Amino acid sequence: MPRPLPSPDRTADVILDAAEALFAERGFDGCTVKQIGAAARVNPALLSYYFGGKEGTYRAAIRRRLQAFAAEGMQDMGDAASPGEAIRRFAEAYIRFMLRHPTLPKLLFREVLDHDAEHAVEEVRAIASGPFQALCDVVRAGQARGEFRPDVDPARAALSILSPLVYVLVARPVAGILLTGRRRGLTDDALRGFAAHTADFALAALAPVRRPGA
Amino acid sequence: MPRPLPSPDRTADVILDAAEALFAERGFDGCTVKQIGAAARVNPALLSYYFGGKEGTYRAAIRRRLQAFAAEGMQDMGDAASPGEAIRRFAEAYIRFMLRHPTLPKLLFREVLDHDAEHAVEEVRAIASGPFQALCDVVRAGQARGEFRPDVDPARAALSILSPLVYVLVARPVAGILLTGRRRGLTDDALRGFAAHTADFALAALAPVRRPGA
DNA sequence: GTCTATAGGTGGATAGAC
DNA sequence: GTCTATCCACCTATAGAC
Repeated sequence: MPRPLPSPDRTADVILDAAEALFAERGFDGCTVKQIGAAARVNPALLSYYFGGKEGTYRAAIRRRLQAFAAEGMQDMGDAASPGEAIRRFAEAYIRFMLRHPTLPKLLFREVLDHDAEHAVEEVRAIASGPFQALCDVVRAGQARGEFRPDVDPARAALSILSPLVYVLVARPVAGILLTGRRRGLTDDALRGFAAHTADFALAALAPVRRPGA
Repeated sequence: MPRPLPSPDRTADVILDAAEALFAERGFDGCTVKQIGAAARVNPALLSYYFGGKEGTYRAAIRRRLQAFAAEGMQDMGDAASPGEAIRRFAEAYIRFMLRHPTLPKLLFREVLDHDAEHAVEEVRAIASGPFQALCDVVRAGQARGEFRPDVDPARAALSILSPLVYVLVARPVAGILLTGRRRGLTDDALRGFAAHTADFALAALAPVRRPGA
């Protein structure tokens, strides 16, 4: 009987789990080490022991999750038959990953709002030069192949794909009101549906202008 | 010589100006009444006197700005010759208003993140049923006229137009990195340029599919 | 590694003088 | 209307027992 406890039996991980959830939901200044300790069912003093304090815990939490994203996040985007297919897969994979790591969107967005992402500049750069760059390259490839119209800046196009996805994840309740008129938040399925729409919308926008005779 | 002081000589307004800026930049929990008082060059105790406390000041600040948006925000969108033209004007007018009221994007977005917009439900509803609804109607009108493809949900299309604009305003430094690769934030002109792209992108996406023979 | 106790500081609000 | 002084609650971090 080696391990009586469930999967994350390491105290540090339990703390990070609780911290991540609270930081994402209330922000760094909006929650206290006591609340984090209580949520983790752990003595609040352990935040100092393991991470050197509240801010160290924050950094550790955000880095852990962002590294997971950089590592496994967008890997199933690679083997697409066409640029169009790759864009569809990107939107799908992005939403899928965020639904599996539901704290990340708010956690990351708050970091951008509160500190211009200074606590995680490396990781944000890794994302910018990783998945986002990959998306730009997909657009460029489509343009080179003649499948996408050439007069659209690839970075702008990529941001036109990414930003709606970020918006619905981060402002989920408001997006729900805007999309459905109802007060209920968006279901996971509605989110996936919107991701599919976003890909379709972008592909239609990128479709080459067909001349009558061509 | 009735008034030696500049335009907003009323103390309450001066307080709201400072509060708005600080709440937008650091969030409700990220700044103190003392900081607000110092920024307004006013005694911090006056926040309680005028607004009943920190939270009352917050509500007053957010309401004041949102009402300005509801009132004057999108008024120059009305007289457009075509739905396409109306969409272009919407994107332009939205960015123009936000550049004139630079605290509003972050202020509003933080309210959504922190409290699901519960402190300003009425105002958010007013925006949802005002400018956003107007944008949906424009898409619908274009579809009725046969100028836009009919198989796109108007609300989704509207959100595909609105969310990139929100994103670049709220995450300006990161959007700058993604769009230019450089560390500098986006200039106002770059912001307006992206708004034009957003309108173009949406219009291309909404263009009816041309059949060879039609 | 985990706990208790506490130090040291700062938060928002208010009573009461002016 | 504005200011000073102050109260109390609560926060983070740490010293030291276990």
